[in-house]
Amino acid sequence: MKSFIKVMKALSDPNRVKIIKLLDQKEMCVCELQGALGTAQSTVSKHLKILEEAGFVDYRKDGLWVNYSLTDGTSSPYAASLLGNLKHWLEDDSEVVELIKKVPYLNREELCKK
Amino acid sequence: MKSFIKVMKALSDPNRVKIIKLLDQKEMCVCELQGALGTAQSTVSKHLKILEEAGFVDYRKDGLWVNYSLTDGTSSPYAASLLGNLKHWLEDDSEVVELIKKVPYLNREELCKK
DNA sequence: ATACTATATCGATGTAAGAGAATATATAAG
DNA sequence: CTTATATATTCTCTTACATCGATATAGTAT
Repeated sequence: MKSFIKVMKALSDPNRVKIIKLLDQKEMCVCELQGALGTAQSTVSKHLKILEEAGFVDYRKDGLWVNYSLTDGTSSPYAASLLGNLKHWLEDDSEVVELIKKVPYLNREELCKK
Repeated sequence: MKSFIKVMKALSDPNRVKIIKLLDQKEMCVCELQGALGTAQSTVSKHLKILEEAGFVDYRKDGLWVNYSLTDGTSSPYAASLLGNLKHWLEDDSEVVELIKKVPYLNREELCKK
């Protein structure tokens, strides 16, 4: 029950759902996600941790960057099933559509320079 | 997005998940659910409202009683899909197993007499 | 009408969750 | 070793939520 609730809670926040929809496009680092969502860096980092612990995302370190991507589904069957659904769910959601439009213009080098 | 979040939030509470697993056994009134869960009546009532607004349950009035049951899936596609998953999800969860054992012994007339 | 009962709603309280700012950590480069 | 940068963690604040007790509502029966 606990792990199930963790998965559902992870999907109960719009920003986390958006992160999943973004990562469904391509793997991304924290500042790319930050740029797309327009929230504080610490906020993104915390959301990613919650998504990771629920089994939705994995990360791969590459120097200073940490690249996040969707899991293949081996960690949590609940998360895996929902990731499958999210491939088509919210496809026409206006917020999601606008967000995905931004993806091609996200420039890691530019975004990370503060 | 809003309706999706509402569905996920509805499933983010253990008592609400338990209510769904109970109603999957048979339709039940508020005091039967109260007896099974061991919480206050107002708590059950509020959970049921949240589940209803998310599209998981329907109710049917019968005199003083209000019988709640799972929806057929016409209200929310998200809820419908998750109800499908919940038919087998948590089947072996200890809390759920214990809860369902109680179902045959829930007596509406007895439970509602305060 | 009054009395009774099942459920819904309201009010208060404690706890959890999301946000940003500031700080800590880790890696890279000079 | 110092500096710079990407990310993680901590802190504080505010809002949202779960719970219970009390009250309100609706239907039944007398």
